[in-house]
Amino acid sequence: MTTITIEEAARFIGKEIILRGWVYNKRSSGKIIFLQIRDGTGVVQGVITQSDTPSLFVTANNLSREASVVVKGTLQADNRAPGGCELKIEQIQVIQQPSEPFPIELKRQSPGFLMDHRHLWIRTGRQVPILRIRDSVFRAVRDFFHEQGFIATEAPILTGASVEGTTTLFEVDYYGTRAYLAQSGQLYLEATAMALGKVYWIGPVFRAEKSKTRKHLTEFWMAEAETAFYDHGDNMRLQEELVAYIVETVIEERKQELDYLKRDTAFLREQVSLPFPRITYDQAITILRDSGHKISFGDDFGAPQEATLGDQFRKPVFVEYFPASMKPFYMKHAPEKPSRVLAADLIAPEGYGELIGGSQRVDTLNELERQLDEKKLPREAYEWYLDLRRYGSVPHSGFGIGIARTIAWICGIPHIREAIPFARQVNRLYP
RNA sequence: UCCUCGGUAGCUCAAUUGGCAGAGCGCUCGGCUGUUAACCGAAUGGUUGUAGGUUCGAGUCCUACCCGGGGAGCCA
Repeated sequence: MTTITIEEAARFIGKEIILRGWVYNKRSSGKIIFLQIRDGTGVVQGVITQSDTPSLFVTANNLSREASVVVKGTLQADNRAPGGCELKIEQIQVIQQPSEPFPIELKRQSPGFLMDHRHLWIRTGRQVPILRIRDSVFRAVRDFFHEQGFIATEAPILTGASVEGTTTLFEVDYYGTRAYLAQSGQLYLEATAMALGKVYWIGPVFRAEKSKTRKHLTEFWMAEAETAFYDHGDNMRLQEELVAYIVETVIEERKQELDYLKRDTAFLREQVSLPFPRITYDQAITILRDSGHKISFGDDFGAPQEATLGDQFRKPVFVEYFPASMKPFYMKHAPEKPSRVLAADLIAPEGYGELIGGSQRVDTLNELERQLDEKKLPREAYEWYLDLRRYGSVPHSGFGIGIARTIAWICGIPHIREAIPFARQVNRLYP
């Protein structure tokens, strides 16, 4: 007898099999009981009638939601069952019967309550499909970079200096001196790119911003890439290919999950047809003003502005050539227009915000020193980074993509907290 | 940090002008042989976020604080 997972069930119709999982729900009608069994790969309906197996009927009747069970039975096609297939249960081994009612109900509950019970919430409803899509996104990122000849590497989480200033860093005690949780792996990736050529990493980064929005986490996972000899244009091409690859992979691997989430895959696919539109910061300002936004030159885009840009193009859109004053020190200024940087943000459609921030990096010592001074950053802390410009510096570019935002967009879910197993937010550190 | 809405049973919410604190769901019990968040019946369930104040009387009005939702700013 074969032990199978629920996602394999269709291939075992007519066969006797074993399933290991949890009771997702129980419905009964007199002398017949329907057990919805879940196992992480899906949910299948089991059926038990009193007349066939009286003692089994008693066992099943006593089970409550989330009881862990091993069930043996025969799979049969049945249009009356959700999914068109059900398990005629012949034997149940109860691993554990919950001592208390399962707190997560199948009806609507408030976000605060659900987040307090996140460790249990993830078992239910759309949480499982979302987390399975998350798995595909991570794998797609790794496959893409591997296929493109990139080397996976790592950046430290504990750092002594910040990338973009010190206001948004989590501080930790490091043997009596101050250390910070990394808000980006970028600077270290630049060093690694000078060693290996094309590198990427996927890792957690930390921002101590007090943002309380549907797009922010204080700890989130970012995939960052850094490529030697890539210019700004190469960089954007790499980014759009990555995004398209991720979406195509999810559509291919997680059709069922997207269907569960009622996400229109044709629409998604349309959104990632290449190339993505590119507009300059100046053009974006014009578009936004024409749409009635009050925005001054030099302002960054807020959520409403990003939503407008998303609506305008109905695709991810690159906004490039930002004023240098509003961007960090490591971005290379455009040779033809030094007040602008060779940087681009990729704005997601449907109001999901900025997916990617990327730029060509400063590659000469003089320019880098000047920009550190301009941003009033201490050179000493960046000596090792300056070294990269002293020893065989080359043009290079890189970017970082927020994984959870990408997942939220692909899934079409309203809030980023569901796009990560355990969200860390400004007022949430538990569970 | 700011704006805004909210906090009443385990959950989701009612409660008229300040006048007996209620319903649905869940759990428990009973009924029902094809349920689809099953349904029907019964029972259970309360320090109304905390502290103070006004009042004959406060879930309701006032003050402070705590907690949560949504948003802004900042960001990916």
